[in-house]
Amino acid sequence: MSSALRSYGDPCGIARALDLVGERWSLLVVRELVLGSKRFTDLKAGLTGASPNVLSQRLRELEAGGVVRRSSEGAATYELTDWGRELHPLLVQLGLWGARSSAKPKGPLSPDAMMVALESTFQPTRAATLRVSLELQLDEQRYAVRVDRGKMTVVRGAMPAPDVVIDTDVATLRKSVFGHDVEPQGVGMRGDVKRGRAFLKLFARPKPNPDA
Amino acid sequence: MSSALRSYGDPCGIARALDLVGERWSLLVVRELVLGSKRFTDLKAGLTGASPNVLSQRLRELEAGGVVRRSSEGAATYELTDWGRELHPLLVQLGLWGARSSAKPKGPLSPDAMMVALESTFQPTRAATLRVSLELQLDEQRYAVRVDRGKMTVVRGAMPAPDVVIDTDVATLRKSVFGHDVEPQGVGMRGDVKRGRAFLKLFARPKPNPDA
DNA sequence: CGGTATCCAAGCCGATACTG
DNA sequence: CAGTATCGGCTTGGATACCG
Repeated sequence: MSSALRSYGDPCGIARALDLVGERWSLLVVRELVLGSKRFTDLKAGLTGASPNVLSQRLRELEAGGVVRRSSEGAATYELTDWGRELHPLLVQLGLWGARSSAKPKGPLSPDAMMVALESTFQPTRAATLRVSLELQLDEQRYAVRVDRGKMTVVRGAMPAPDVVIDTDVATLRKSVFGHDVEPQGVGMRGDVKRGRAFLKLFARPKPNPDA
Repeated sequence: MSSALRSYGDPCGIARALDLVGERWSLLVVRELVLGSKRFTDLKAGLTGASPNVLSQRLRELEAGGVVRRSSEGAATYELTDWGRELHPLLVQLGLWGARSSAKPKGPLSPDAMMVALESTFQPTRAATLRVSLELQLDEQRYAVRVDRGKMTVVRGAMPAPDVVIDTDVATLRKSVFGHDVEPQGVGMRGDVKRGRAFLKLFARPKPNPDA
Protein backbone atom coordinates (compact mmCIF):
# COMPACT_ATOMS: atom_id res chain seq x y z
CA MET A 1 0.00 0.00 0.00
CA SER A 2 2.35 2.66 1.23
CA SER A 3 5.25 1.37 -0.87
CA ALA A 4 8.60 2.30 0.61
CA LEU A 5 10.40 4.75 -1.59
CA ARG A 6 13.54 3.33 -3.07
CA SER A 7 16.73 5.12 -2.28
CA TYR A 8 20.08 5.40 -3.97
CA GLY A 9 21.61 4.65 -0.62
CA ASP A 10 24.18 7.35 -1.29
CA PRO A 11 24.82 10.00 1.38
CA CYS A 12 25.72 12.55 -1.31
CA GLY A 13 23.40 15.54 -1.26
CA ILE A 14 22.46 15.14 -4.89
CA ALA A 15 21.47 11.52 -4.41
CA ARG A 16 19.51 12.45 -1.31
CA ALA A 17 17.67 15.12 -3.25
CA LEU A 18 16.87 12.61 -5.95
CA ASP A 19 15.62 10.18 -3.35
CA LEU A 20 12.96 12.77 -2.63
CA VAL A 21 12.17 14.39 -5.96
CA GLY A 22 13.86 12.11 -8.47
CA GLU A 23 11.00 9.75 -9.14
CA ARG A 24 9.03 10.13 -12.30
CA TRP A 25 6.52 13.03 -12.08
CA SER A 26 7.78 14.23 -8.70
CA LEU A 27 9.50 17.34 -9.92
CA LEU A 28 6.59 18.17 -12.19
CA VAL A 29 4.30 18.01 -9.20
CA VAL A 30 6.54 20.57 -7.57
CA ARG A 31 6.32 22.68 -10.69
CA GLU A 32 2.55 22.58 -10.43
CA LEU A 33 2.68 23.81 -6.86
CA VAL A 34 5.42 26.36 -7.08
CA LEU A 35 3.10 29.22 -7.98
CA GLY A 36 0.56 28.34 -5.32
CA SER A 37 -1.43 25.50 -3.83
CA LYS A 38 -3.63 23.27 -5.91
CA ARG A 39 -6.23 20.60 -5.56
CA PHE A 40 -5.85 17.04 -6.67
CA THR A 41 -7.92 17.34 -9.79
CA ASP A 42 -6.13 20.48 -10.90
CA LEU A 43 -2.80 18.78 -10.38
CA LYS A 44 -3.96 15.92 -12.52
CA ALA A 45 -5.10 18.33 -15.21
CA GLY A 46 -1.69 19.97 -15.31
CA LEU A 47 0.14 16.67 -15.57
CA THR A 48 -1.16 15.11 -18.72
CA GLY A 49 -0.36 11.45 -18.76
CA ALA A 50 -0.13 10.86 -15.06
CA SER A 51 -2.81 8.57 -13.74
CA PRO A 52 -4.51 9.43 -10.45
CA ASN A 53 -2.86 6.31 -9.14
CA VAL A 54 0.70 7.54 -9.58
CA LEU A 55 -0.12 11.10 -8.71
CA SER A 56 -1.57 10.02 -5.41
CA GLN A 57 1.51 7.98 -4.63
CA ARG A 58 3.87 10.81 -5.52
CA LEU A 59 1.96 13.17 -3.30
CA ARG A 60 2.24 10.76 -0.42
CA GLU A 61 5.97 10.38 -0.98
CA LEU A 62 6.52 14.11 -1.25
CA GLU A 63 4.47 14.62 1.87
CA ALA A 64 6.47 12.01 3.75
CA GLY A 65 9.65 13.69 2.57
CA GLY A 66 8.58 17.07 3.89
CA VAL A 67 8.41 18.70 0.47
CA VAL A 68 4.65 18.94 0.18
CA ARG A 69 2.00 19.40 2.80
CA ARG A 70 -1.74 19.04 2.73
CA SER A 71 -3.21 22.46 3.28
CA SER A 72 -3.98 22.75 6.95
CA GLU A 73 -6.88 25.00 6.12
CA GLY A 74 -10.13 23.48 5.08
CA ALA A 75 -10.12 21.37 1.99
CA ALA A 76 -7.93 18.92 0.22
CA THR A 77 -5.36 21.15 -1.39
CA TYR A 78 -1.65 20.60 -1.59
CA GLU A 79 1.05 23.15 -1.09
CA LEU A 80 4.82 23.23 -0.83
CA THR A 81 6.50 23.43 2.53
CA ASP A 82 9.02 26.20 3.06
CA TRP A 83 11.73 23.74 2.26
CA GLY A 84 9.95 22.55 -0.86
CA ARG A 85 9.61 26.14 -1.98
CA GLU A 86 13.36 26.42 -2.00
CA LEU A 87 13.27 24.28 -5.12
CA HIS A 88 11.71 27.20 -6.97
CA PRO A 89 14.90 28.86 -8.25
CA LEU A 90 16.25 25.45 -9.11
CA LEU A 91 13.21 24.66 -11.22
CA VAL A 92 13.53 27.98 -12.96
CA GLN A 93 17.13 27.24 -13.84
CA LEU A 94 16.33 23.72 -14.92
CA GLY A 95 13.55 25.01 -17.10
CA LEU A 96 15.85 27.42 -18.83
CA TRP A 97 18.37 24.69 -19.44
CA GLY A 98 15.76 22.33 -20.79
CA ALA A 99 14.25 24.96 -23.02
CA ARG A 100 17.50 24.96 -24.95
CA SER A 101 17.13 21.30 -25.81
CA SER A 102 16.78 20.51 -29.48
CA ALA A 103 13.86 18.16 -28.84
CA LYS A 104 10.62 20.08 -28.61
CA PRO A 105 7.58 17.97 -27.89
CA LYS A 106 4.45 19.29 -29.54
CA GLY A 107 1.46 19.97 -27.38
CA PRO A 108 -0.11 22.69 -25.35
CA LEU A 109 1.77 24.47 -22.61
CA SER A 110 -0.11 24.70 -19.36
CA PRO A 111 -0.66 28.18 -17.89
CA ASP A 112 1.52 27.38 -14.90
CA ALA A 113 4.31 26.10 -17.12
CA MET A 114 4.06 29.27 -19.19
CA MET A 115 4.45 31.41 -16.10
CA VAL A 116 7.50 29.49 -14.97
CA ALA A 117 8.90 29.92 -18.46
CA LEU A 118 8.48 33.66 -17.99
CA GLU A 119 10.43 33.44 -14.74
CA SER A 120 13.16 31.50 -16.52
CA THR A 121 13.59 33.98 -19.29
CA PHE A 122 13.11 37.16 -17.32
CA GLN A 123 15.89 39.67 -18.02
CA PRO A 124 16.59 41.70 -14.90
CA THR A 125 18.57 44.31 -16.74
CA ARG A 126 15.67 45.11 -19.04
CA ALA A 127 13.48 45.57 -15.98
CA ALA A 128 15.79 47.96 -14.19
CA THR A 129 13.54 50.95 -14.77
CA LEU A 130 10.15 49.24 -14.75
CA ARG A 131 7.94 48.98 -11.75
CA VAL A 132 4.53 47.50 -12.26
CA SER A 133 1.96 45.30 -10.57
CA LEU A 134 -0.39 43.47 -12.86
CA GLU A 135 -2.83 40.67 -13.18
CA LEU A 136 -2.35 38.22 -16.00
CA GLN A 137 -5.44 36.33 -17.05
CA LEU A 138 -4.42 33.24 -18.94
CA ASP A 139 -7.02 30.70 -20.02
CA GLU A 140 -9.22 31.14 -16.97
CA GLN A 141 -6.21 31.24 -14.67
CA ARG A 142 -5.15 34.43 -12.98
CA TYR A 143 -1.68 35.35 -11.88
CA ALA A 144 -0.54 38.20 -9.71
CA VAL A 145 2.70 39.57 -11.09
CA ARG A 146 4.92 42.24 -9.66
CA VAL A 147 8.03 43.72 -11.21
CA ASP A 148 10.19 45.92 -9.07
CA ARG A 149 13.90 46.72 -8.89
CA GLY A 150 14.79 44.13 -11.50
CA LYS A 151 12.93 41.38 -9.71
CA MET A 152 9.77 39.64 -10.77
CA THR A 153 7.44 37.64 -8.55
CA VAL A 154 4.55 35.53 -9.73
CA VAL A 155 1.82 34.01 -7.60
CA ARG A 156 -1.32 32.26 -8.75
CA GLY A 157 -4.38 34.29 -7.87
CA ALA A 158 -5.81 37.74 -8.25
CA MET A 159 -3.80 40.94 -7.90
CA PRO A 160 -5.50 43.63 -5.86
CA ALA A 161 -5.57 47.02 -7.53
CA PRO A 162 -3.23 46.20 -10.41
CA ASP A 163 -1.74 48.88 -12.63
CA VAL A 164 -2.82 46.86 -15.62
CA VAL A 165 -4.76 43.70 -16.40
CA ILE A 166 -3.57 41.57 -19.29
CA ASP A 167 -6.06 39.16 -20.76
CA THR A 168 -4.90 36.52 -23.19
CA ASP A 169 -4.20 32.83 -23.70
CA VAL A 170 -1.03 30.79 -23.52
CA ALA A 171 -0.40 30.44 -27.24
CA THR A 172 -0.86 34.14 -27.85
CA LEU A 173 1.23 35.22 -24.91
CA ARG A 174 3.97 32.87 -25.99
CA LYS A 175 4.11 34.32 -29.45
CA SER A 176 3.95 37.83 -28.15
CA VAL A 177 6.76 37.33 -25.67
CA PHE A 178 9.11 34.97 -27.48
CA GLY A 179 8.10 35.57 -31.06
CA HIS A 180 9.75 38.09 -33.27
CA ASP A 181 6.53 40.01 -33.67
CA VAL A 182 7.15 43.40 -32.21
CA GLU A 183 3.47 44.16 -31.88
CA PRO A 184 1.45 42.05 -29.48
CA GLN A 185 -1.63 40.60 -31.19
CA GLY A 186 -4.69 39.42 -29.39
CA VAL A 187 -3.41 40.48 -26.02
CA GLY A 188 -6.11 42.42 -24.29
CA MET A 189 -5.10 45.12 -21.86
CA ARG A 190 -6.98 47.26 -19.45
CA GLY A 191 -5.38 49.98 -17.42
CA ASP A 192 -1.84 51.23 -17.94
CA VAL A 193 -1.33 49.75 -21.38
CA LYS A 194 2.06 51.36 -21.75
CA ARG A 195 3.54 49.51 -18.82
CA GLY A 196 1.69 46.38 -19.88
CA ARG A 197 3.52 46.45 -23.17
CA ALA A 198 6.79 47.16 -21.47
CA PHE A 199 6.24 44.09 -19.32
CA LEU A 200 5.88 41.90 -22.38
CA LYS A 201 9.37 42.87 -23.47
CA LEU A 202 11.20 41.72 -20.38
CA PHE A 203 11.80 38.20 -21.62
CA ALA A 204 14.33 36.58 -23.91
CA ARG A 205 13.80 33.57 -26.09
CA PRO A 206 16.17 30.81 -24.93
CA LYS A 207 18.96 30.16 -27.40
CA PRO A 208 19.29 26.62 -28.69
CA ASN A 209 22.35 24.87 -27.37
CA PRO A 210 25.25 24.10 -29.72
CA ASP A 211 25.51 20.41 -28.85
CA ALA A 212 22.72 19.01 -30.97
CA MET B 1 18.14 -2.38 -28.43
CA SER B 2 18.33 1.36 -28.85
CA SER B 3 15.19 1.92 -26.79
CA ALA B 4 13.49 5.19 -27.55
CA LEU B 5 13.60 7.42 -24.52
CA ARG B 6 10.19 8.07 -23.12
CA SER B 7 9.10 11.65 -23.00
CA TYR B 8 6.64 13.57 -20.93
CA GLY B 9 5.39 15.05 -24.16
CA ASP B 10 5.26 18.43 -22.47
CA PRO B 11 6.86 21.43 -24.18
CA CYS B 12 7.63 23.00 -20.82
CA GLY B 13 11.35 23.52 -20.27
CA ILE B 14 11.35 21.59 -17.03
CA ALA B 15 9.70 18.60 -18.62
CA ARG B 16 12.10 18.78 -21.54
CA ALA B 17 15.03 18.83 -19.14
CA LEU B 18 13.61 15.82 -17.37
CA ASP B 19 13.19 14.06 -20.68
CA LEU B 20 16.96 14.25 -20.93
CA VAL B 21 18.26 13.90 -17.39
CA GLY B 22 15.21 12.78 -15.45
CA GLU B 23 15.65 9.04 -15.79
CA ARG B 24 17.00 7.09 -12.91
CA TRP B 25 20.80 7.47 -12.58
CA SER B 26 21.07 10.10 -15.31
CA LEU B 27 21.76 13.03 -13.06
CA LEU B 28 24.20 11.00 -11.01
CA VAL B 29 26.10 10.18 -14.16
CA VAL B 30 26.36 13.90 -14.75
CA ARG B 31 27.61 14.32 -11.19
CA GLU B 32 30.31 11.79 -11.91
CA LEU B 33 31.44 13.70 -14.96
CA VAL B 34 31.13 17.23 -13.73
CA LEU B 35 34.65 17.36 -12.32
CA GLY B 36 36.23 15.80 -15.38
CA SER B 37 35.94 12.93 -17.83
CA LYS B 38 35.79 9.32 -16.74
CA ARG B 39 35.92 5.85 -18.13
CA PHE B 40 33.08 3.39 -18.04
CA THR B 41 34.44 1.32 -15.20
CA ASP B 42 35.16 4.34 -13.07
CA LEU B 43 31.64 5.59 -13.64
CA LYS B 44 30.31 2.26 -12.53
CA ALA B 45 32.47 2.37 -9.43
CA GLY B 46 31.12 5.78 -8.48
CA LEU B 47 27.52 4.71 -8.92
CA THR B 48 27.10 1.88 -6.49
CA GLY B 49 24.03 -0.08 -7.37
CA ALA B 50 23.84 0.78 -11.04
CA SER B 51 24.29 -2.22 -13.27
CA PRO B 52 26.48 -1.91 -16.35
CA ASN B 53 23.31 -2.52 -18.24
CA VAL B 54 21.53 0.64 -17.18
CA LEU B 55 24.69 2.67 -17.10
CA SER B 56 25.39 1.85 -20.70
CA GLN B 57 21.87 2.78 -21.68
CA ARG B 58 21.96 6.05 -19.76
CA LEU B 59 25.21 6.99 -21.43
CA ARG B 60 23.70 6.33 -24.83
CA GLU B 61 20.67 8.44 -23.99
CA LEU B 62 22.74 11.28 -22.60
CA GLU B 63 24.94 11.12 -25.66
CA ALA B 64 21.93 11.21 -27.97
CA GLY B 65 20.63 14.16 -25.99
CA GLY B 66 23.83 16.13 -26.42
CA VAL B 67 24.64 16.15 -22.72
CA VAL B 68 27.52 13.69 -22.80
CA ARG B 69 30.08 12.97 -25.47
CA ARG B 70 32.55 10.15 -25.94
CA SER B 71 35.98 11.64 -25.68
CA SER B 72 37.09 12.29 -29.22
CA GLU B 73 40.66 11.59 -28.25
CA GLY B 74 41.86 8.04 -27.99
CA ALA B 75 40.10 5.81 -25.55
CA ALA B 76 36.64 5.16 -24.27
CA THR B 77 36.13 7.99 -21.85
CA TYR B 78 33.03 10.07 -21.40
CA GLU B 79 32.82 13.77 -20.83
CA LEU B 80 30.18 16.45 -20.63
CA THR B 81 29.45 18.68 -23.57
CA ASP B 82 29.53 22.41 -23.00
CA TRP B 83 25.82 22.32 -22.61
CA GLY B 84 25.96 19.43 -20.20
CA ARG B 85 28.50 21.34 -18.15
CA GLU B 86 25.92 24.06 -17.63
CA LEU B 87 24.21 21.65 -15.28
CA HIS B 88 27.09 22.07 -12.87
CA PRO B 89 25.73 24.98 -10.82
CA LEU B 90 22.35 23.31 -10.80
CA LEU B 91 23.82 20.13 -9.36
CA VAL B 92 25.61 22.12 -6.72
CA GLN B 93 22.38 23.80 -5.68
CA LEU B 94 20.48 20.55 -5.74
CA GLY B 95 23.13 18.91 -3.61
CA LEU B 96 22.87 21.64 -1.03
CA TRP B 97 19.12 21.29 -0.93
CA GLY B 98 19.29 17.55 -0.60
CA ALA B 99 21.93 17.71 2.09
CA ARG B 100 19.31 19.33 4.29
CA SER B 101 17.02 16.33 4.02
CA SER B 102 16.33 14.52 7.25
CA ALA B 103 16.97 11.14 5.66
CA LYS B 104 20.66 10.35 5.63
CA PRO B 105 21.57 7.07 4.00
CA LYS B 106 24.57 5.43 5.59
CA GLY B 107 27.45 4.46 3.41
CA PRO B 108 30.64 5.81 2.01
CA LEU B 109 30.77 9.07 0.13
CA SER B 110 32.66 8.88 -3.13
CA PRO B 111 35.55 11.31 -3.59
CA ASP B 112 33.77 13.06 -6.43
CA ALA B 113 30.62 13.45 -4.36
CA MET B 114 32.70 14.86 -1.52
CA MET B 115 34.22 17.46 -3.79
CA VAL B 116 30.83 18.52 -5.08
CA ALA B 117 29.70 18.77 -1.48
CA LEU B 118 32.56 21.19 -0.93
CA GLU B 119 31.37 23.26 -3.85
CA SER B 120 27.86 23.26 -2.40
CA THR B 121 28.93 24.47 1.00
CA PHE B 122 31.64 26.88 -0.05
CA GLN B 123 31.22 30.26 1.64
CA PRO B 124 32.42 32.99 -0.71
CA THR B 125 32.54 35.59 2.01
CA ARG B 126 34.94 33.54 4.08
CA ALA B 127 37.19 33.24 1.07
CA ALA B 128 37.30 36.92 0.30
CA THR B 129 40.90 37.29 1.41
CA LEU B 130 42.24 33.86 0.54
CA ARG B 131 44.03 33.05 -2.65
CA VAL B 132 45.46 29.58 -2.95
CA SER B 133 46.05 26.82 -5.46
CA LEU B 134 46.27 23.34 -4.05
CA GLU B 135 46.12 19.68 -4.79
CA LEU B 136 43.79 17.53 -2.76
CA GLN B 137 44.64 13.85 -2.63
CA LEU B 138 41.60 11.92 -1.60
CA ASP B 139 41.65 8.13 -1.58
CA GLU B 140 43.89 7.82 -4.59
CA GLN B 141 42.04 10.54 -6.41
CA ARG B 142 43.62 13.93 -7.02
CA TYR B 143 41.82 17.20 -7.42
CA ALA B 144 43.18 20.53 -8.54
CA VAL B 145 41.57 23.26 -6.49
CA ARG B 146 41.90 26.97 -6.86
CA VAL B 147 40.47 29.66 -4.62
CA ASP B 148 40.61 33.22 -5.80
CA ARG B 149 38.46 36.31 -5.32
CA GLY B 150 35.78 34.41 -3.47
CA LYS B 151 35.46 31.78 -6.16
CA MET B 152 36.51 28.15 -5.99
CA THR B 153 37.10 25.87 -8.92
CA VAL B 154 37.64 22.14 -8.71
CA VAL B 155 38.86 19.86 -11.47
CA ARG B 156 39.84 16.23 -11.23
CA GLY B 157 43.55 15.78 -11.83
CA ALA B 158 46.89 17.07 -10.65
CA MET B 159 47.59 20.71 -9.87
CA PRO B 160 50.88 21.96 -11.25
CA ALA B 161 53.03 23.78 -8.72
CA PRO B 162 50.45 23.96 -5.95
CA ASP B 163 50.91 26.17 -2.91
CA VAL B 164 50.01 23.21 -0.73
CA VAL B 165 49.21 19.54 -1.09
CA ILE B 166 46.57 18.08 1.19
CA ASP B 167 46.59 14.34 1.63
CA THR B 168 43.66 12.63 3.34
CA ASP B 169 40.63 10.44 2.84
CA VAL B 170 36.96 11.23 2.46
CA ALA B 171 35.85 10.38 5.97
CA THR B 172 38.61 12.42 7.56
CA LEU B 173 38.15 15.39 5.30
CA ARG B 174 34.44 15.32 5.97
CA LYS B 175 34.93 15.44 9.71
CA SER B 176 37.55 18.10 9.43
CA VAL B 177 35.44 20.34 7.23
CA PHE B 178 31.91 19.79 8.55
CA GLY B 179 32.63 18.48 12.02
CA HIS B 180 32.88 20.67 15.03
CA ASP B 181 36.50 19.69 15.56
CA VAL B 182 38.48 22.83 15.19
CA GLU B 183 41.73 21.02 14.67
CA PRO B 184 42.06 18.88 11.59
CA GLN B 185 43.16 15.37 12.48
CA GLY B 186 44.83 12.99 10.09
CA VAL B 187 44.93 15.53 7.33
CA GLY B 188 48.41 15.52 5.89
CA MET B 189 49.79 18.73 4.46
CA ARG B 190 52.88 19.61 2.56
CA GLY B 191 53.78 23.13 1.57
CA ASP B 192 51.97 26.21 2.80
CA VAL B 193 50.22 24.59 5.73
CA LYS B 194 48.78 27.88 6.91
CA ARG B 195 46.79 28.41 3.77
CA GLY B 196 45.91 24.73 3.68
CA ARG B 197 44.23 25.08 7.04
CA ALA B 198 42.53 28.26 5.99
CA PHE B 199 41.11 26.40 3.04
CA LEU B 200 39.53 23.81 5.30
CA LYS B 201 37.52 26.52 7.00
CA LEU B 202 35.76 27.83 3.94
CA PHE B 203 32.81 25.48 4.19
CA ALA B 204 29.61 25.43 6.21
CA ARG B 205 27.69 22.42 7.38
CA PRO B 206 24.24 22.46 5.75
CA LYS B 207 21.48 23.19 8.23
CA PRO B 208 18.70 20.63 8.51
CA ASN B 209 15.42 21.85 7.11
CA PRO B 210 12.52 22.60 9.46
CA ASP B 211 9.96 20.46 7.62
CA ALA B 212 10.82 17.05 8.95
C1' DC C 1 38.82 -2.99 -19.55
C1' DG C 2 34.33 -2.00 -21.84
C1' DG C 3 30.69 -3.25 -22.50
C1' DT C 4 26.45 -6.77 -24.40
C1' DA C 5 23.07 -10.74 -23.56
C1' DT C 6 19.88 -12.84 -20.72
C1' DC C 7 16.60 -13.37 -17.25
C1' DC C 8 13.47 -12.02 -13.64
C1' DA C 9 11.08 -8.99 -10.61
C1' DA C 10 9.13 -4.70 -9.84
C1' DG C 11 7.03 -0.53 -11.32
C1' DC C 12 4.46 2.34 -14.34
C1' DC C 13 0.65 3.20 -17.70
C1' DG C 14 -3.89 3.53 -18.70
C1' DA C 15 -8.42 2.28 -18.19
C1' DT C 16 -12.09 1.61 -15.53
C1' DA C 17 -14.72 1.21 -11.65
C1' DC C 18 -15.94 2.41 -7.20
C1' DT C 19 -16.55 5.02 -2.61
C1' DG C 20 -17.18 8.93 0.81
C1' DC D 1 -14.60 16.38 -5.98
C1' DA D 2 -10.92 13.49 -4.11
C1' DG D 3 -9.18 9.98 -4.20
C1' DT D 4 -8.54 4.33 -3.56
C1' DA D 5 -8.96 -0.42 -5.72
C1' DT D 6 -8.07 -3.52 -9.23
C1' DC D 7 -6.16 -5.36 -13.36
C1' DG D 8 -3.55 -6.42 -17.74
C1' DG D 9 0.19 -5.26 -20.54
C1' DC D 10 4.21 -3.50 -21.04
C1' DT D 11 8.62 -1.20 -19.91
C1' DT D 12 12.54 -0.63 -16.62
C1' DG D 13 15.58 -1.79 -13.52
C1' DG D 14 18.72 -4.95 -11.17
C1' DA D 15 21.77 -8.96 -11.00
C1' DT D 16 24.63 -12.06 -13.15
C1' DA D 17 26.92 -14.12 -16.73
C1' DC D 18 29.53 -13.59 -20.58
C1' DC D 19 32.58 -12.03 -24.52
C1' DG D 20 35.93 -9.04 -27.55
